[in-house]
Amino acid sequence: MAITISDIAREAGVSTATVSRMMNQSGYVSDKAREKIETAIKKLNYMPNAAAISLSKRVSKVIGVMVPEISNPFFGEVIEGISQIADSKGYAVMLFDTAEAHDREIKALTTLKQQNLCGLILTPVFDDMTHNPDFYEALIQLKIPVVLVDREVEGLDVSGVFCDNVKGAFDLTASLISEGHARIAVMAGDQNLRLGRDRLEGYMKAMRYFNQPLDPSLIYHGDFNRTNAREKTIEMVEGDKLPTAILSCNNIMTEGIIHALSERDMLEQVTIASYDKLPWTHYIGLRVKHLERSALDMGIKATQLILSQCSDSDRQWMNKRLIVEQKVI
Amino acid sequence: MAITISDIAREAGVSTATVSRMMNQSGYVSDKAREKIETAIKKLNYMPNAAAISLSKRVSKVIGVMVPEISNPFFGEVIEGISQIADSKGYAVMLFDTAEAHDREIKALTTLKQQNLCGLILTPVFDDMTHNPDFYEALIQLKIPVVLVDREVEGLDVSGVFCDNVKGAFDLTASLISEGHARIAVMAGDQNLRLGRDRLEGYMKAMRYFNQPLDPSLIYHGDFNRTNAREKTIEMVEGDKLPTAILSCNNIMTEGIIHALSERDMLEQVTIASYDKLPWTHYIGLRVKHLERSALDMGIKATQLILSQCSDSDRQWMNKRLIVEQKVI
DNA sequence: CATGAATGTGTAAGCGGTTACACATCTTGT
DNA sequence: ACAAGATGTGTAACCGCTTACACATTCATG
Repeated sequence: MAITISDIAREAGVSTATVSRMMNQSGYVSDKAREKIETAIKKLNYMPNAAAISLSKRVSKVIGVMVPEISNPFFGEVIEGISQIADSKGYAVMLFDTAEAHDREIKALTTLKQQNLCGLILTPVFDDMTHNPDFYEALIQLKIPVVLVDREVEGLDVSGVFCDNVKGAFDLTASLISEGHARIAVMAGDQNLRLGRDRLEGYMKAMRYFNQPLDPSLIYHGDFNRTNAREKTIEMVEGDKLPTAILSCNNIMTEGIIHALSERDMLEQVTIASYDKLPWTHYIGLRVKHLERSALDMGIKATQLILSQCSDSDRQWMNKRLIVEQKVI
Repeated sequence: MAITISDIAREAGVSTATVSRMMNQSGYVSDKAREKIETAIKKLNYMPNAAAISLSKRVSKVIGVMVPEISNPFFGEVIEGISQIADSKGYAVMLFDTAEAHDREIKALTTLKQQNLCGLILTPVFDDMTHNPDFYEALIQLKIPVVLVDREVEGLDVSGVFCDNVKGAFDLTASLISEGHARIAVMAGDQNLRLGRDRLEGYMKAMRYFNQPLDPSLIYHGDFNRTNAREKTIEMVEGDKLPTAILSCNNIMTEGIIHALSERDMLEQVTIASYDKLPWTHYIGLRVKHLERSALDMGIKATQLILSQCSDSDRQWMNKRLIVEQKVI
């Protein structure tokens, strides 16, 4: 059916080995042979069969990407970055959406395993290895390069692209304090996740650092969930002491907060600071202080990391923790 | 290294052929053999190698997905739907983001070609075959099942999941008219795309149907682009006659329109009707009339279509045009 | 000018599955 | 009791490519 390497070999009057060597730039190939093969490839429009290559080399030029939620614009952007780089290097991207469900995550891993992927870019559902041991055991068993994005996993010695969550939350809080806010509440994220804890810690650290009273009643748990954040915000505004500002630990919760405040017509009375941007707030001139970082860039960096590890046949790479820039805007 | 079918055969005391037959439920396998093989598989935790299967069967359980913009939430949702179904049926998803660039599209196709994908879910950059003939020729050459999503391609005889764009725009416009709007402007999309033309047609059809004056100066071309839509809206409000309502032909442009109106503090004075929802408007209580359809559902349906075609070895399927429901909200 | 290294190429054995074919053993119906 | 089909299994070729190995040239060097 399709054109194979033998067709090219026949057409060029050489052996398949020579064609293969030329395709892989391995071994010696004379200029004469090279030229004849190139002509044959052009003429027959030859495309190597990825499955055959994968089978004999035992790696493919496909990178796996596993994210907990594609519909979250943050991950959309990450994937865009991944896709850009992967494309340009001739790698394909195999996507797994785990929908924040760890059972889907482990299932995806088995599918993934059968595909001889050269590497995996991963944002896990749980960043705690003891919380999802089967998954992490299987992951390690895979023995392929892994690069984490956004969620760091303690004890898993792989590369990753993260941001400094403590610092980010600290900066946001500090920025609020510097504006003279007296009561700053925090809508904390899922405390099972490291970044959830870190961001809360950043808040507390800033409060302490600037000698602000640390009132436990100012800490709300939105669990990175929009509806949840909305409900907690309603509690907040119905309480006796309204905060003058709220630090929201991610963009999704910020939407919930805005929703709640808008309903009560209190948007003007409370300043919002959000981890991660919410582009639409800009369109309606709603000023939301936020921490900006480039998800696109995180995707790009993650892909560069994984590709450098994939091409390092000796598996001698250094695991790198890349920390991306972020700034309060 | 990894466990192969021969290991299982040895462990179970049968031949590889029997193991293979059992894995594929093809041919006869006795209960005794079946049982022994199952035990061996469990014991050794065998996972078939996808590349080997793909090589010998010449198809893989991987479906390709090619979208023009992952960061567009519409496609995020489509992909979520695709991923759900694919996952549950044991198919993997290979993603290609063409970034609305037809050169990336054609490049993706060659990558895709080498992967023996069993099918392709596609939203092309150009829906006009004469506009991008190389791409379409290569696509047809692939001879794999294709399902279009959202953008119909005239002359390409494949299945697809679409919506009735004329009707959608008609209904939105009709809804505005029924509210008594006297001057209804339209922010039209890219007229090179069928759905861009169709939506504009729907607008005009409604205007005519309800005997509204069809003023050409009420037609603006935003080309499905946010910035563009914003600029055109500014022109619009700076003109002498302000429309009382605007029909926006997609959600991205709606954001541009809202941006422009908000800047001028004119959000209250103009009613907006948008093709596709904008979830965030709800959070701030901004009433935007919109046409709702389920991108998730479109993804699900597309995947079901493609999978039914993939498993139909005779290639005897009927091409189906599925039209999804949509309603004005 | 002999000789070892560098260069260039082909043969054939895998990689891990599938499957046509041959061959055996049971069931049936008559 | 026997032919014919149903059932069950193994052998080995093949899918398209890589690569170890053997073998042939050519080149540089003392």
